[in-house]
Amino acid sequence: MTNNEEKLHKYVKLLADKNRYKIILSLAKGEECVCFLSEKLKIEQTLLSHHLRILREEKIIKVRKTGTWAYYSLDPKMFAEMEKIYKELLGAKNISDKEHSHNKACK
Amino acid sequence: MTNNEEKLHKYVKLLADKNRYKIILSLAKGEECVCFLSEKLKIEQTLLSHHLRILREEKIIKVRKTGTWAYYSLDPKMFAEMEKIYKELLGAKNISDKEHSHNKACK
DNA sequence: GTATTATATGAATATAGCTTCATATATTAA
DNA sequence: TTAATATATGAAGCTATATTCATATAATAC
Repeated sequence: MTNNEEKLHKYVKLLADKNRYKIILSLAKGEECVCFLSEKLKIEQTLLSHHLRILREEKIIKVRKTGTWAYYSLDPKMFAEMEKIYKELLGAKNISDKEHSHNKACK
Repeated sequence: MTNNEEKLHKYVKLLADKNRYKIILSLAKGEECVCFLSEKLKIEQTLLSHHLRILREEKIIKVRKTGTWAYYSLDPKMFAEMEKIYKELLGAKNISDKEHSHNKACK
């Protein structure tokens, strides 16, 4: 696998969890406070916190703190990278049109 | 979650497994025979077969059989769908530029 | 018919990682 | 200082699902 393929897979794995997927979808609409996210997505505070940490450590989201509140938002760098990588995977032109023959014998 | 969001998540979950991810990347280059895939990706036949079934049942790949051989390839319908859905998620314009205030009190 | 090869599948096992629980930290208010 | 609130985190438990094992099917060759 190429580096890009590995990176994309890292993102894919992060999004595979339903709660993290919902978190990302929600943050895609804008920055949100943890307590509000928890209420909106119906995810227990402690569980949400675990998932936010995972996403934060992978640099997919970032946090801004004021007082006891924490405001999370998507890290914009992520988009440039995903866009680039997405093209490598799906942008491969005419994938479905290729014709292939069985040119390697099995045994 | 919207229908599209649910569908995209289904794909994401399927790609989260490393072996399935490699299978898809490989088939993206063209149709391939099971025995060749198994050798190339270093996945045991029986395990590969399980994953191929999962992808097949989700209509992400399709199979063409001649004799005892089975040739798998990506199902072109998948692309139209993923492309459409991808735009819904990441195509949302200027996501990272939005500014949001903490307009809902926590308690 | 039997043997061989390619692939598929059900059931059992293993394991990654999600979730919960208990608790810690850190800020603000009184 | 103590109390209350928001968030974070380590460890234990649990669950989903990936993997393995044994076996089945189906086509071809002999």
